[in-house]
Amino acid sequence: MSNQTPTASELEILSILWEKQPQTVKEIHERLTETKEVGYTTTLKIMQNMHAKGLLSRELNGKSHLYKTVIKKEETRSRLLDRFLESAFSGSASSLVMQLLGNKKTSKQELDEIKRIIDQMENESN
Amino acid sequence: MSNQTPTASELEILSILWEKQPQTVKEIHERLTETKEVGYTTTLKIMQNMHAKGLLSRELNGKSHLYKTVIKKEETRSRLLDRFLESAFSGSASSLVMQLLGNKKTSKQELDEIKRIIDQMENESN
DNA sequence: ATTTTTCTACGAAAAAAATCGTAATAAAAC
DNA sequence: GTTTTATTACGATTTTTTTCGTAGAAAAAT
Repeated sequence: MSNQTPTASELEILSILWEKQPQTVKEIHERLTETKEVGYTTTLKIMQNMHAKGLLSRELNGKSHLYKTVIKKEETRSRLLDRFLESAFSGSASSLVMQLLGNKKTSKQELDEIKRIIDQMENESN
Repeated sequence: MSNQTPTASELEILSILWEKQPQTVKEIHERLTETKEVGYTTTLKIMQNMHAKGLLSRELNGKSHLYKTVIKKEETRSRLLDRFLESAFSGSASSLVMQLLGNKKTSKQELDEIKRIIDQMENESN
């Protein structure tokens, strides 16, 4: 199917793969352990599950498998964002943006970038 | 503690309460069943759990309880947004906004509102 | 050619969340 | 004063996700 929303752990793995594809379980696992402790077989199992669910495709490469994402980053993000917008902000995009911009963690650089995007969209739609 | 992030079901209940407080389990349950099927005791149990976790406070009102949120809407949203931004957009606020604005579901009205917010922020910081 | 390492597969356990049934009780309705 | 209704509490079950141990097999190292 592949049109399901990934869980938090699955999303971590997808994010690593979107940066670079394909990768082995070992490589993914090494990336994961940079930020948290997790057993190798745990990573393996989650990736096998993802494969079974159709979230990842894989290809035999010698003894090991090379994994790739099936769903595109933008598509997944869009779906996750829709869901999040609905559940956490009752569907109000402007509330979300307001919260985002009001947040101290949004840097000046990010703000400028966002303004640039808005300007660009204004020009496109005119 | 109350400084935990609510689960999806808990968030639904919080959202209903943020609109109007306090409310009884019955009222919340009626609102929930407008959009999905769920047993009364399920709603009750989740709200009891939330009370135990410190997400909700309650007060006896005759035979039933009146529930209120302990955490503020903005605070919760901010926390959820931080987490979501990190996990789904690798912390890039501008990517999130771009995705949001590119999304067909964001209405013209929302877009205008967002532009207004940005303008406002520009003026504030000058 | 053994030993060690690298991988996979499988299954099971643990944890977290959601769901619901049943029993108890108090209030309300009759 | 019984019956019905509303509500809670509690415990159990189910579902989903995460986690890991163990066994087996291929490859690499010795």
